[in-house]
Amino acid sequence: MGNQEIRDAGLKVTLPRVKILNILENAQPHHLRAEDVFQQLRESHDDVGLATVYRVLTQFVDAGLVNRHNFEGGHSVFELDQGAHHDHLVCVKCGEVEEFVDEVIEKRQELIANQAHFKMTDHNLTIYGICVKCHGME
Amino acid sequence: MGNQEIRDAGLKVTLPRVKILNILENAQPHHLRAEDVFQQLRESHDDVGLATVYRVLTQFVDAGLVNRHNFEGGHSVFELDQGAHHDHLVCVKCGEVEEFVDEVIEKRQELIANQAHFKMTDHNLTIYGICVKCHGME
DNA sequence: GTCCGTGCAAAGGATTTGCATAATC
DNA sequence: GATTATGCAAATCCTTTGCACGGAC
Repeated sequence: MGNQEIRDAGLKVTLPRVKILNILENAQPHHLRAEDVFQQLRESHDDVGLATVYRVLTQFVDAGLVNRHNFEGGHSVFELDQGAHHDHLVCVKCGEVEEFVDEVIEKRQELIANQAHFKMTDHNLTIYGICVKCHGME
Repeated sequence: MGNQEIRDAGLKVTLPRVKILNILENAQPHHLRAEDVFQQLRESHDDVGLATVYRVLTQFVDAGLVNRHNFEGGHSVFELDQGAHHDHLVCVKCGEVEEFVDEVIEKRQELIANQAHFKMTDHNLTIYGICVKCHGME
């Protein structure tokens, strides 16, 4: 279970933390807003305050369990850190998010960071577009 | 002058719009927060309300004159659209932004969008890191 | 029992909006 | 002169914080 991951992060194993980690692990799509997590908790009658959702998500991010992204739209989205880095395709119509990995781009990014004498800490490639489903609906 | 660009956008040529466009054209670095624009206006004694700054920037974005980015940090930055697409290197320490273009990555992105059957509308690559200046200060 | 975690409500920052006034065309 | 812009203040959205209570270890 994920309980060990919580403990390893130096956090007490509490109901809200376990539930939230669970939601993130089973999330389909992987990317959720704090509000989404909050709603899912509510639906399963595990009432957790929105403030706690934010606090726990932030703690998970600090612990490296979760990643936080700021796509367009004025809100953050959170996803479980699956180890492997990946980038995103976001549909500007329906908000659907797909993931992809491209080694060529990964390598290239390192090269660019080095040339600019930046010590790269993170990178984020997002392609915005219209997905197949929304395509016909124009 | 840029007055024609404003007119072409279907907007009346007003002092706030001219001043703001001017600030963006001469901005060094290119990327400014709404608050930065607001301050620069204040410094040149052209007092414009912050609400107007936001309104004008949004209108410029809609008109394609300006691009808006949401890097980490909970606020948007605006930059003049210089025609040529480019990506960003952002220093996580001092917030400095550098620009770059990489054809290999550009091509690769198109390929990926096509494979996923996304009609690409935009894309955004941001590399976060620590710049040379902040490097020694660790 | 101590310390950390939670809920609630209030605070906070960035951005938007409503409305009366003032400017452009 | 009609229409579109602006300024100000209030409103809104997302997120964080303060504080008293409750739960984990």
